[in-house]
Amino acid sequence: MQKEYHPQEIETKVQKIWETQGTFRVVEEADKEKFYCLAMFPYPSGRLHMGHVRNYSIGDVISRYQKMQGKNVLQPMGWDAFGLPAENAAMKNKVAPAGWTYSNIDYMRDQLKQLGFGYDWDRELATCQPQYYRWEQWLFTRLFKKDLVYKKTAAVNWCPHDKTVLANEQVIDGKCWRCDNSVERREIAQWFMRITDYAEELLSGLDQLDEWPEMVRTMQRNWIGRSEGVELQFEVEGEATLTVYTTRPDTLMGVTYVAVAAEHALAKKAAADNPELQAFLEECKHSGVAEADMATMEKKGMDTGQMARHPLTGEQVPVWVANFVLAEYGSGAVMSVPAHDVRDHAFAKTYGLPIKAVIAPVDGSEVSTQEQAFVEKGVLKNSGEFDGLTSQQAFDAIAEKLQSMDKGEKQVNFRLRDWGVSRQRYWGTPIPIINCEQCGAVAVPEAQLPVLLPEDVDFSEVIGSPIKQMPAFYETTCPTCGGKAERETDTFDTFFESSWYYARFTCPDAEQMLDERARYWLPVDQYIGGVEHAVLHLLYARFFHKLMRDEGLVDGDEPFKRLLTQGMVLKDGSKMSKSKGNTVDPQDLIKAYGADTVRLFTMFAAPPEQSLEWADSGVEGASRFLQRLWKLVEENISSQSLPIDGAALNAEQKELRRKVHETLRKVSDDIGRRYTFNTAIAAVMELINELAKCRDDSKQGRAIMREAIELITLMLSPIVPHITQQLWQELGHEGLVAEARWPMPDESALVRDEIEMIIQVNGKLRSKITVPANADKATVEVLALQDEKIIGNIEGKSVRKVIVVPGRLVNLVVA
RNA sequence: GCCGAUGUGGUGGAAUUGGUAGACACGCACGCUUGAGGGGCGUGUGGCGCAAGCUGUGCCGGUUCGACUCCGGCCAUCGGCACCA
Repeated sequence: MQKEYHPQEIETKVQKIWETQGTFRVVEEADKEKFYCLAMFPYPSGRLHMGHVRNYSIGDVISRYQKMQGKNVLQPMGWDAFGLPAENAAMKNKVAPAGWTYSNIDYMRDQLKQLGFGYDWDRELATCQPQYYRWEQWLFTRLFKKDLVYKKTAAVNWCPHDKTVLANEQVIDGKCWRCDNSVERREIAQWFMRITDYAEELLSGLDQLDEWPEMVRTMQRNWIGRSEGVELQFEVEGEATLTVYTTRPDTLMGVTYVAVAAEHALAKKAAADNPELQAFLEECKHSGVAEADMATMEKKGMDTGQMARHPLTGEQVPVWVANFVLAEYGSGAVMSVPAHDVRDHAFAKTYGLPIKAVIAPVDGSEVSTQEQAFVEKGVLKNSGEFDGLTSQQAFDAIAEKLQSMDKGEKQVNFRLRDWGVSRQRYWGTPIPIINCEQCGAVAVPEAQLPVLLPEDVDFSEVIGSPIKQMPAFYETTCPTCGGKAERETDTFDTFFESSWYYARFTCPDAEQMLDERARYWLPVDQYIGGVEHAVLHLLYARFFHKLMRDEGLVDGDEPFKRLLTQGMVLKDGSKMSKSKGNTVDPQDLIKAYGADTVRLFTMFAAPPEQSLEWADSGVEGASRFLQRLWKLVEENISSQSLPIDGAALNAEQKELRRKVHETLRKVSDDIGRRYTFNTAIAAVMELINELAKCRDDSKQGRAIMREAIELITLMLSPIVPHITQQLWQELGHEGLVAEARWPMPDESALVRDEIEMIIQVNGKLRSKITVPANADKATVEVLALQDEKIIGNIEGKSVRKVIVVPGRLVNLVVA
C-alpha cells in the first residue's frame, strides 16, 4: 500500500472500474426491492456550479447507501435542455442554441463523471431531443381532445422597442433588459392547461405526502389557496352584470364601492368616451405582469363614472378601476369594504370614499374603523335584518338570501390559476397545433408527430423566435379539411419538459410515452432538489402524474414518495452568482483536491436542508481528514482480521469497541433515516480521533483496530466512494465496496454496565455521578443526595421536590 | 405586499422526544518536530473573573422543576410569487 494518498490517481482508476463493470447499470428485477433515487436534472448552462455538486452528492450518498441495503437502485441523470439562456447565448455569440446546448451537455457530463456519481448513464436523456419531446406533444394532443387544454388571452411583458415578449426575469425595474425602454402589458392568445380541474385533488393529495417537508406542503396548500365564499352580482346600468367573489359575505352591507381591473371589459368601455380614464388605463399597462410588482406598487385608481346596484340594498355604489385588482384572479372585480379590509381601507382613505362599519367585536367593545380597518370576524351591525348575527351565521344567511334573489351563491374558489404553457420563444417544444381558418385549432395527428423544431437557425438577424419568420416551418395544411393552414409557432413552457422526465427515465427508449417499466420503478422513492422548486415545478409534476395516470400510463396518484429540499450554496452570505463575482468553480477544486474531498466538504459543512456557507479553509480540512484516514489504514494494514472475544477484553478495549459500534449505529441512522450527513461524518471523525490515540499492540487490540478500519471504510463509502474503494481493496477484499452490504452493529458490544448522570439543583448543573445502568429511581436519588458537591450546594436549604429522568439526570428543587 | 423558512462562540455548525449549550470542523494561541519554510503531532480556546462563581442560543414577554427547543409579540436575513430554471 502506498504511504501517501493520491486522490487523482485513485479516482481515475476507480471510475474506470465502475464504468467497465457497469456497476450502476440497472434493469427491472421483480424479486428485488427497488429504490428510485432522483436529483433534479440540471439545465446545461455550461459548467457545473456548487449547487449541482451539493444536490448530486446528496443523491449519490442516498443511492449508494440504499444499494448497500441490497436494493435495486435506479439513479439516472439527464438534461433540462430547453430554455432561455441558450437563446441569449445564441444572440451574443451567433451560434445556434442546439449546438451550444449539446456542447455544454458534453462538458458537464464529463464533470459529473469526474465527481464519481453512480448514475446509470444508459438512461441519459435531453429534453431537446425529438424522441423525448414528441411524447409530450402526443400527450398535449390527447389532452386537447379531452378539453383539458384551451386557448384564451392573457397578459405578457411586451417591449415596444424590440417588439418582443419578455420573461419576467428580463424586466428590470419595469424596463427591458436589452434596450432599457419601458415595458408594457399586452394581451395575447395563449394555451392553458386546466390544472384547476385538479385543484381539489392536488390539495387533498398533500395529506398523503407524509415524507415531504411540512414547509413544502404548506406552501403548496397556500399556493392552491382553496377558499369558501360567495359569488354575487352587482347590476350596472346598461352593462352585463358585474360578478365579484368574496370570502367575507358577512361584510356585504359595508360595501361602499366596487373595483375592477384595468383589463376588465367594463373599464375599457367606460374609457371609450373618457380620455382621462383612457390615460389611466394606459398608465396601468406600464407595469410588468409579475405579482410581486403588482402587490408592492402604489395603489392607484380612478372612478369610471359608472354606478353598480347593491344586490341587497339596491343602493348605488361607484365602480372604480384599481391597478391592484388582478384580472386573472376570480372575475377581475372585487367588492370593497373599507371598514373591514386593510387594502380597501387604504384605497378609500386615499380617494375619500366612505367607510361603513358593519362588524363589531364579539366581546361587545367599541372599535373605530375610521383610522384602521377591523378585519376580524365578529357580530353584524348596520346590516338591517342581519344585525346581531355572528360572521359565521351571516355568511350562511346572506348567501341564502342572495340565492333566493338569484343574485349569488356559495362557491369554492382557488387562488391557483390555470397553467399558461405558451411561450413566444424558439428554443422549446413546438406546440402541436395547426390553426385553420375553416376548422379552427386542430391537433396535429399522431402519425405526424413529432413536430420537429428546426435546429439550423440564424439568430444574427432576428430578435425573438426565428421560426416565427420561417414559412417552411409554419406553412402547412389542415389535417381536417386539407386546406391551407398555419402551425402554432409558440413553444411550451420549459416546466412542461421537467414535469414528466422522472417517468421517462424508467424507459428512455420506449416507442410510446411510457411502458411497463414505469410501473416497476415509479413512484420515485427519493427526490432531491432546491427549495426554490417547492411550489411551481413540484406542483406541475404532481399535476402531470395525475394526467398520465388518467391516460393509463402510470399507477398511483403521486410521483415523489419522499422529498428532500436542499438549501443553497452561499459565499459571503449571498448566493453564488457571476454578477456578484463570488463563484467557486468545482472544477478547480476537483483538480486540486480530488472529487472525494469536494464531496466530503459539501456533505460535512451543513445539513442538506440548510443553506451552506462556502469556506475554502473547510475544504482544506476535508482533505486533511482523508489523509488522516489513509494514514490510519496504512499504519494498521498488517493487522489481520481476527475473531474478537468480547468477554476477554479489558475495560479500555471494551470501551473502544463500544465506541466503534456506537458510531456505526449513529452513522446508519444519520444516513439512512435522518439524512444528516454532517453529523454522520462528525461521528466518524470522533472515532478516528480516538483510534489515532490508541496504542494497543495486543492481539485483541489489533483485532479491534482491524474491525474498526473495515467498518469505517464501509461507513464512509457512500460519501467518499473512491478512496474507500481503494482502501477496501488494500484490506484484501475482492468485490467492490459499492456492492458490499451495509454492516450491522454488534449489540453485545453496545452494552453498558454504568452510566453517567448529571445532577441539577434548581435546573442548574452542579455535579455528575456514575451509577449502575440498571439503577432504579430511588437508588439514583439516594446516590445524588450523597454526592459531596451536592451536599455543599443544598446545605441549609430544604429539598422540595426531586425529579429523576432515568438515564439522564436528577433535578433537586430546593428553597 | 402575500406565502414559507432561518437567526447559537471569531467562522461553518452540534444538541434526534422539553433534560449537561457549543459535539465535529475551521480559525487563532502556545508547545514539540525541522537548518528554515511547509507539513505533521500535542495542548488550550463562548464572555466576565486570580478563583469560587456569574453569565450566555436575534429582541421583549409567557408556560415549566427545567426552554436553543413550546406559546404570544417584534426585529433582521434568505427563498418563492405563476414567462429564470
